[in-house]
Amino acid sequence: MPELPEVETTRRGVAPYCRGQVVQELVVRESRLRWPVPPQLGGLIANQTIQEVERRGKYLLFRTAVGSLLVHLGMSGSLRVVDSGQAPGRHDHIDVRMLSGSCLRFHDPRRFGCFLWLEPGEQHPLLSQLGPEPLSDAFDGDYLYRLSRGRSAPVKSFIMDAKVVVGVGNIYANEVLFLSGIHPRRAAGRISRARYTVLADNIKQVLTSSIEQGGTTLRDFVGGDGKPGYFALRLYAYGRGGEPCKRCGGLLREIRLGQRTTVFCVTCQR
DNA sequence: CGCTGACCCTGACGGC
DNA sequence: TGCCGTCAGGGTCAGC
Repeated sequence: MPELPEVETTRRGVAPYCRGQVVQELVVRESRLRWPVPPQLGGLIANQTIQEVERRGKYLLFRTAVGSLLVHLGMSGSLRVVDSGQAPGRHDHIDVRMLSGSCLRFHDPRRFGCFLWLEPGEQHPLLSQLGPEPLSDAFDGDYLYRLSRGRSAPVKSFIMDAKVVVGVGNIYANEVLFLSGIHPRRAAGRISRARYTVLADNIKQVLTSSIEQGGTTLRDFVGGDGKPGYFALRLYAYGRGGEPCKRCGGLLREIRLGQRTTVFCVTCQR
């Protein structure tokens, strides 16, 4: 489920139940995630106080004095807060039980997510390669323009590359390219600075409004099913292959780009 | 170095 | 009803 707004919404939803709380124990029912959950993880985090819940790209960091729990939700993962007494269901792989009686429960049918440990000051290879946050000042049209020179990969693959910028997943890549009038297969290196400025602005705008809308569904993370669901994002392209373009009425085309379904309007996107 | 495709895994869904 | 292929919002990695 997670695109960046979902991850940020998750962070905001669980943080009040984690911040300042002491971890009683980690219960790992299934350790076979994207990478095996380190056997020593429980011992490392037990009795530690979670000082803060941070986000870097689509990674969540639960910071303690002796290191950080690094969590990724993969494709199907979710975190929610439940009472420690509540029985786990299918695919509820990990519990972070707090002394307070609250429990952070990790659910992930496809097991593409991960639970790892980060020593203080350690530069984890998963994080050190990441590009700028899309909502930061470091990310703008000039940045995209400069980085893309000489690149022949499709612009959609380019903006979905976490080394370029974090947090632009398949849904938002489709939407943002539609809004910007850019053909998803256009070579990244052959797009003007002006068009990259439009694209970067659209990325910021769409992600920002999705995060804002996520805030209104926060209660779903606590005690509920842990699914934020789709935000009330008005979809122009994603999932609309074969349907009429909301701008010109022509039929949207669907192709596959880097194993990802890609939808666009041949008329409005060049 | 940049790019492409295989792969990780389960579940839902459509066609037969 | 079952079986089969395809697809799903993540990312890494090998090989060219």
